[in-house]
Amino acid sequence: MNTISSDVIRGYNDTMILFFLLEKPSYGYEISKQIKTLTKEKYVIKETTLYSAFTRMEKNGYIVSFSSDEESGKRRTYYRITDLGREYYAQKCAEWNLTKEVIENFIDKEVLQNGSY
Amino acid sequence: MNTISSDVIRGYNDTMILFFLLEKPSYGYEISKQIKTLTKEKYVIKETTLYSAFTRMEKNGYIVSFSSDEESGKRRTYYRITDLGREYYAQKCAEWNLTKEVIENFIDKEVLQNGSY
DNA sequence: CTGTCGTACTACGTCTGGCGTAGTAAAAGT
DNA sequence: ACTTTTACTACGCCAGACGTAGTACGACAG
Repeated sequence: MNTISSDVIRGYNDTMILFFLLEKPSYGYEISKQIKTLTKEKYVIKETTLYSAFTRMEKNGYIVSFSSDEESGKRRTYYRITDLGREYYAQKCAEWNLTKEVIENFIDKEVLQNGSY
Repeated sequence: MNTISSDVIRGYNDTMILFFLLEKPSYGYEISKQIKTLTKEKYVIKETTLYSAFTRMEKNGYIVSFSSDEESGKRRTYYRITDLGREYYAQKCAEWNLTKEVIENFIDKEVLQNGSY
C-alpha cells in the first residue's frame, strides 16, 4: 500500500542528494543510507537512479567528483556541491513550495480522512 | 522565475483532471480552463499533455468517453469518471500525503525564508 | 462575405528520468 | 572458506510530458 511511485519523486531525487552534500562531501552508498534513515524507510532510492543522478549533476555543474585516498576500506568517488549546485537546490526548494500549493488544490481532504478505498 | 517544471507535476496531471470529473463529466477545453482558474494561472496544462492523459486514463479504465449531442456549438468528446477512477483518485491523494512528508525532509526552510538566490 | 480569433481536437516524434537486469570487485564479517 | 556488505559501471527499456504541426467548425468584426 504505502509505496511511493517514482513519478512523484521524479525531479526530487537530485534535491535529496544535494541536501546532504550541502553539509559535507559524500558518496553514493552513504547518501543512499542517509535517505533511507531520514525518511524512516518510507523512501529508498534505487542504486541506478542514484548513480545516474551523480553523473547528470556533475555534467550540469552542480557537483564535482574527487577520488578518496582511503587508508582502509574501499576506494570511493566523493562528490562536493558547487555554488551552482547550491543555487539549483534553493531554486528547487522554492519550486517545491509552489508545486505543493498547486497540487493541494486538487486533493480532496475528505477522502483522506476516512481512508475509504 | 515562477514556472513549475513538468517533472514535478508529472503523475499528478491525471489527478487534477479526475478532480473535476468527480463532480460532473467534462471535456478537454473546459478542464484546461478550470485548471488555469483554480491555480490562479500558476499552472497551465499543455494541450498534448491533457489529451494524452485522456486516452491513457480511458485505456486504464479510469474514465469513459461519450460524444455530446450539442444542439449548437462544436461537437465535443466528454469524459465521465468510473468507480475505478474514483479509487485511483483516492489512492493518489493518499500517496500525495506520503510524498509530501518524504520530500519535506529535504527542503531547507531557511533558504526559503530569505529567498537568497 | 472574408478574415481572424476562439474552440476542440489528432498525429507524430523526441527527450528525460527512473529503473530493471546484470556484472564486477574489494573489504569485512562469521 | 564463504557470505554479506560495500561501491560501483554498463546497457537498455519505458512512460509521461511536451514541441511542432495540422485540421476544422463556429462566432464575430469590419
